[in-house]
Amino acid sequence: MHWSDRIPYRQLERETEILPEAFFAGPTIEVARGLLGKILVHGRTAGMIVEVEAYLGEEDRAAHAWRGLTPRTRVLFGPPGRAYVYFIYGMHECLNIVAEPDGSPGCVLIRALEPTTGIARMRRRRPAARTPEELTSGPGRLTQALGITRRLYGADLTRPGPFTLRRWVREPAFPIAAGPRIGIRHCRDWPLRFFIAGNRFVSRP
DNA sequence: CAATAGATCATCT
DNA sequence: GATGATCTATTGC
Repeated sequence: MHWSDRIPYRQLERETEILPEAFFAGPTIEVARGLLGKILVHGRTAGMIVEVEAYLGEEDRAAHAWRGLTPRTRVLFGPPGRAYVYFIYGMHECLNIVAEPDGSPGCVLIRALEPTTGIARMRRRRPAARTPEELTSGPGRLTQALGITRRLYGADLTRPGPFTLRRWVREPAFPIAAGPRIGIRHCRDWPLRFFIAGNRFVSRP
C-alpha cells in the first residue's frame, strides 16, 4: 500500500462523473471549497484534490487578475470551468480553475492532490519524489506528476476528454480547514487557503 | 530538522 | 531590469 494505485482507471470512470460548467460559475470561495475531494484527471493519471487557494478579482491584490486583462490572464475573464495554467520562477507550471460567471475573473489554484490512479507513470515524470507525498504535494509538483503544461491553457474541463474534473457519484464527507495563502506578498492574512484537515498529502500540515 | 542558494523565464515597469 | 501563487539540493545544527 505504498506506491500502488488506490483506484484503477476503470473504476474511476465507473464511479465518477464530469462536473458541469454550472459547478464553477458560483462565487470563487464556494467553488474552491467545493473542489476539495474532487478528482482531477489527465490522461491515465488522476488524483483527489486536497488543498486549494481562492484568488479573487480586482479586490485581491495577490491575484494575477488584479492588474486587469492581459494576454496571460485572458482566460480568467472568460467562462468558468477552464484551465488557467501559468509558468513561474523559470521552472514550474501551476494549474488554476476559472470560477465565477463569464466576465468575472476569479480562479482556484490547485495546491495538492492525493494520488489515486497512474502512480507508476507519475513516478516516471517525477524521479525526485522519494515518498508518495512528494509526488503531488505542491502546485508545481502535481502539474509535473500529471503532465500538465501551458499547452493546456484555456482547456475546457467540463467536456469529455483526457483532461477533466470529476466528482464521486457517492460523495464521502470530510472536514475542511482554512488558513492564509502561501507564498504571496499582498493580502497575506486573508484565509483563502482551504484543505482537507488531517490529509497527509496537504503541502504544509 | 531548518535555513538558504540556485535554477531560469514570462510578464510587466 | 526586477519580480514571482516554486522545488530541489546542500549546508549547518
